Amino acid sequence: MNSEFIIAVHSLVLLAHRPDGMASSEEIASNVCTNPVRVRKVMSCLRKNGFVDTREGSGGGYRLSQEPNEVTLADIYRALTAGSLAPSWCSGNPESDCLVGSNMGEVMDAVFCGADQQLELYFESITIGQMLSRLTAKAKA
Amino acid sequence: MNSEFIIAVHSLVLLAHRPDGMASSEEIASNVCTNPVRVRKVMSCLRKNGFVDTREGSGGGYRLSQEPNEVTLADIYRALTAGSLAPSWCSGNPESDCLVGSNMGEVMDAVFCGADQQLELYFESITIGQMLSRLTAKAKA
DNA sequence: TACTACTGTAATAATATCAGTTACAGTTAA
DNA sequence: TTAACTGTAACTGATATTATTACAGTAGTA
Repeated sequence: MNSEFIIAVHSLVLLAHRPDGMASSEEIASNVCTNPVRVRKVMSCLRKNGFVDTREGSGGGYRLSQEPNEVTLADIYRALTAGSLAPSWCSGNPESDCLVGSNMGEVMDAVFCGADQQLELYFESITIGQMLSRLTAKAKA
Repeated sequence: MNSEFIIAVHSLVLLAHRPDGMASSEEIASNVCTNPVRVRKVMSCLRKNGFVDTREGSGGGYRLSQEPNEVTLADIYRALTAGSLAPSWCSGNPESDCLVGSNMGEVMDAVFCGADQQLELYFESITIGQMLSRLTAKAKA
């Protein structure tokens, strides 16, 4: 799993938590514990997918452009991590004259594709708003 | 996802496909397209978990010790890959005085733990025997 | 017994991936 | 015009992954 997914989710939750709904890459980076450039790269992608609005220039930053309860982790997953389950490493060799060796690559791909869908289904059930609720619940405990 | 999982599945399917149910690390490695040492390491783990029997010495190798239709990918996943979904990278910082930054690590862990279970559930539905069926189906097509 | 063909495992090297940093152009508010 | 931002590219360093080498232990067989 890509850690950019984590950064994206964390960033959106942080924006949802802010009273004014805004934060700069530096503020986000310090909260997430990474560097601003990495945050900007992720946010840039989120902007292209319509999850946030960007304001460049002084006093700028990022702002949620959707309701926290309408954005699911699956949306984020699809936007920047989908298909990452299967390792780049590939088993077997299509040229092989063995039934197993020659077809395992494709069959394994199909297995991972299914796994990815399963994962997406799970992420579908969690929204940014819920993440925020879980955080406050945790903080109270 | 760990590529050892792929090697393990591929190896077991290959064993299931062999008429005599046996193969050496070198034979498996050539079929999988990797090197024998890697295969031996994975198989060693599968042996410790009761999936295969080993015979050392001349003429030795590996043999399935369970019915192909009774071994699921989830069994293999649990044995050598479970919990690999969450990236080692961790978001936030427990020392932070922000609600979000201080608790995100834990909440995210819980999310990934759930994702892992979901994945396991999916793998539960696929057996080594089914993998072999898929391969033969693919070969016919 | 000696030889050959295996497994088991550690250590190392080569390579690929990931994360952090620096640099700088473009944008906007004051 | 300056200061505070985003957007990107390029580079560096760290970490993880895969392959290789080496060798001890085991078992079948001549």
